[in-house]
Order: sequence, then C-alpha cells, then structure tokens
Amino acid sequence: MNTLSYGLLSLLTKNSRSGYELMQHIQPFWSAKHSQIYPLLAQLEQKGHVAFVHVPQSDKPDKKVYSITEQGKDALRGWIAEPTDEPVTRDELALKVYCIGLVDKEQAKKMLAVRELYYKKKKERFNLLMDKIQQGSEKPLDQLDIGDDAFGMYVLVHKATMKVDTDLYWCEWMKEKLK
Amino acid sequence: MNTLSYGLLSLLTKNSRSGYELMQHIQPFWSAKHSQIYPLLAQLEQKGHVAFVHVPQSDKPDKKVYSITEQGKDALRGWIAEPTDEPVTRDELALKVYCIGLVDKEQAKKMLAVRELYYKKKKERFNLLMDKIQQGSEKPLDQLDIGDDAFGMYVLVHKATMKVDTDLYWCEWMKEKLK
DNA sequence: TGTTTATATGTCAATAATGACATAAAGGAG
DNA sequence: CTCCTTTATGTCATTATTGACATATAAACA
Repeated sequence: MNTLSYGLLSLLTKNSRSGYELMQHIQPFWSAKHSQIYPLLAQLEQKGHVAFVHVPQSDKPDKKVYSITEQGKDALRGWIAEPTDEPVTRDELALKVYCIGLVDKEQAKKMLAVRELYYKKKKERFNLLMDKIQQGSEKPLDQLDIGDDAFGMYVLVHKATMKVDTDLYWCEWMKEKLK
Repeated sequence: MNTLSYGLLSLLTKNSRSGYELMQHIQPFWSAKHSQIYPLLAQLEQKGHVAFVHVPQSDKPDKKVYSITEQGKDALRGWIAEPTDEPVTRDELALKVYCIGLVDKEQAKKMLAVRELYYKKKKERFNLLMDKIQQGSEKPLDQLDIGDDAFGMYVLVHKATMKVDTDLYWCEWMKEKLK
C-alpha cells in the first residue's frame, strides 16, 4: 500500500467521507487528483480497510461515503510504527529563482508577485480552517492535547500557518532585494 | 520538456557539471535520482540544449561534463516567462501526525524526535552551503543583487534556512505539547 | 589481498501521479 | 431553455519518479 492510501485512512479516522470530500481535505497535506484517489479507495475497500454506503442526496448527486474499519485502523497503527519517509518538495519557482539573472528585474518582480498572491490566499485558507477547528472544539485550541480528536489537525494547521508566514516574509524580503 | 530538464539547465547556467554533480546539487530544490537525470541529459544533448566533454580523472572514474548552449539558454528564458506551477509538498509525517491519537505519547515523541534530527542536519547543510557561497563571492552576501552570479543561490538558501528554522521551532512547540 | 565506500554512468521494470476523456445530477444565471 | 459551475464517480493513456540491476574506477581500510 502506498502512502496516499494510508493518508486516506488517516482522514477517515476522524470523519466518514466520500471520495470527493477526501480529495478536497487531503490537499493541504498531500496533493492528489481524484483520478488517483478513486482507484485507491476501491482497493482499500477490497482489502477490507474501508467500507462504504450509498448516500442519496436531493440537492447534489448521490455519493459513496467511506468509513474506516477496525482492520483499517490496525493497518494504520502498523504504518505509523514504521520509519517515516523524508518530506519531498518540488517548487518550480525555486529553479527559476536560481537563474533569475537571465531575465530583467521587472519580469522577476512579476513572477514573485504571482507567488506572493498564492501564499496570501493559502494563508487565508489556513485562517478559515483554524476558525473551523475552533468552532468544532469545546476547549480553546491551545489547550488541546494528544487525546483530543482535533489535536492532529490543529498542530498541522499551526505548522502550515507558520510556514506560509515564513514564505510571505521571504517575499517581502525579496521585494526589498529587487527594489 | 519537463520541469526537471529546465532545472538541470538552470544549474548549468552557473557551472558546467557532470550528471553526478547535477544530481547532488539539485537536491535542495528538486528531489531526483540519478536514474531520472541521466536520460534527461541525453535528451537535452540530442536537442542541442547542452553539450558535453569527456573529462578523464586520475583519482576518480572519468566523467562527462555538461555545459549549457546558447540554444539551451534561450529555452530557459522561454520557460521562465511561462506561468509557474504551484509548489508540491508531500510529507508522510503530516499524515501520521493527523491521526497521532491512534498511538501513545511515547511513540509520538519518538517519531517527532527523528524528524527533528532530520531538520537539524538539514539546517547544518544549509549553513555550510551559505559559507561556501560567501567564500565564492567578493561582496558580502546581503549586498548581492540580481546581477550577481550568486544571487539566486543566496536567496534560495536564505529561504530554505528560514523554513527549516520554522520547522525546528514547530518541533520545539510540539515537544511542549507532548510533555 | 579482500571489503567497503564514494564516484561515475547507464538501463529497465514497476509504481506514482497527472491530464484527458466520459458521464450525470442539480443549481443558478441569462 | 440553454449554458455554466459545482458536485460526484469513474477510466485510461501518458508522464514522472523510483528502485533494482548492472558495471567500473579508485581510495581507504582491515
């Protein structure tokens, strides 16, 4: 089983979700298209790690809502115990910045402005996410501990927020450099 | 041509390098194995974007040293002008942390300690890199501008250092949370 | 003298991931 | 009533990436 399969199981420990919802919610942690997720869900179902029910909807098309099974949770615990792969980042902008001297300052500024906007939107999404986590929690977020359901999500969104702030700080610093 | 091909061309704008060296030096910005790089170099050579010479070595096996051609530089400029893909990060640890409540606090701490060590080693490598950039530059690094050869590398290593500091800060914060 | 490690280049099968194509239901805009 | 968007699920060809296999040189180490 690949990492994304375990990632889907991870999400399902908190909520039962459709493939479409899983695709949306896994994005901050692992980028994947629906064309990768649907076949994996079918595999997981065949192995007995998840089960699904058809859920009719009146306002939207019907969906298949998946839940994790006890067997799935066991698989998950086994995976967590294994050594963790190192993170992989691939950023086309970094490669472009490396040889930024090939183009003029104006083009460079424009390129970085586009990326800055991307980071700002990302930050906005994390802020909304954090609000949503707070709304679903009885405790104030900074009092959550490992036993609380929202703990994992909270600490990850906190990390993501810190990192995007760092990215934005770098963009500001770059604007000074390119002045 | 894929992004990695342009990445290889980007590196070659600064130095002529062998495939092996390219593999080592592109790691901080784009993770790739030699089995992906060698075929791409052969492609780039066929297209006339790079040229190579055989360089005999007495202390080590002989190597093929690639240089970017004018045609390759034109291709690069065209690529930089195109819209830039959004960055992709895939971090298995994030998926594990999401459902960290499945395992006990001790196992969670151990997992994060391994990652913290990884970040510390990474930071050390960036510090050494920054020293090396300074040694190769006449100006103090904070006075470099877009026209200087080392500018791109400098601003990228600066970014990477800031980000790994953020990661380490998060690790410290997590240790408090798991106390 | 044999073993391991780093350097160096390559191929190829398998896996991971994307992009294009396909279908369909429901809501909203015009 | 038609077009567009969002939700929803799926397949399939292509591309990207990895991991295994293969070979060779030279240094370091035992």
